[in-house]
Amino acid sequence: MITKQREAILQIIRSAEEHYTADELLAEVKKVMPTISRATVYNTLHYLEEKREILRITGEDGKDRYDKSYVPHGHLICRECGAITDLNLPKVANMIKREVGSYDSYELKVRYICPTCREKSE
Amino acid sequence: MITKQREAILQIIRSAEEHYTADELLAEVKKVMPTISRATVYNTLHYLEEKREILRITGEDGKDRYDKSYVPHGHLICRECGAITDLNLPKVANMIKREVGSYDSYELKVRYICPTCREKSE
DNA sequence: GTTGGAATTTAGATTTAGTCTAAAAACGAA
DNA sequence: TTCGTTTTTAGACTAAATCTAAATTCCAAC
Repeated sequence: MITKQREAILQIIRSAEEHYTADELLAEVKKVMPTISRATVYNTLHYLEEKREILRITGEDGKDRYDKSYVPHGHLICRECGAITDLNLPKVANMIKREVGSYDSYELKVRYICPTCREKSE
Repeated sequence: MITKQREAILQIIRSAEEHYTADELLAEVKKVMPTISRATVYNTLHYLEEKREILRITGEDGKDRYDKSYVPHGHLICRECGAITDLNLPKVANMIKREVGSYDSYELKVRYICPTCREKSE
């Protein structure tokens, strides 16, 4: 069921460039809808994940983050500054399918040093 | 520094087929060393991870699990029971290298339903 | 538009994986 | 043996996520 709470949360995720945590989302949506509850945010995130509207990324730091696109894709994470950028390796999906059969989604995180930080250290 | 607590924990991880959580490791090591503290287990896991003796896998269910091998490889994670099994896709390393250049390590997690849980739901 | 049952939201309590603390113990070099 | 460093221990603490139960919203049938 589409409620205005769910709509507001999805809208924020869709229009964000960052990968928000549940807490950050709560803060964002409260700007528009001050009485919204933490439970509603979590409930909505589970609902949207179930509907394959968004993608959950289990964080290194214990906090989950959410991605506007359900389509699984990789993430490059800079070990120096922590910046996250998308990484598309379309063949990975086929490789997994061939090996495993059916699956829900995958998550690929690559730890590296981003170009900016690499320059700095030279 | 090698202490008997650290030795015992590493030994359990090395000889295990499963991917233990910190709590499971605590229970295991207590069989041999009943007074060992939870803090020592966590302290040791961080120490061993830092030394690249073991690999931490950030779990879908909020619990981290630990792998006897630090060499990056994929993991199949059951979204039902949280069980983790290894998944080797040797080409992934080359694909990342071709796309990104040099990198530190990667983590590939595939969310699915394991055969055991699939049977149960039928 | 009113009614009634189902789904959703809310505020706050609860759970729990993991961290922190401070005192005690173990270690190792001199 | 002594002294300083590292590690261990028990238990308190933190915080992300979940649970609860009452209030609200929604919508279809009348």
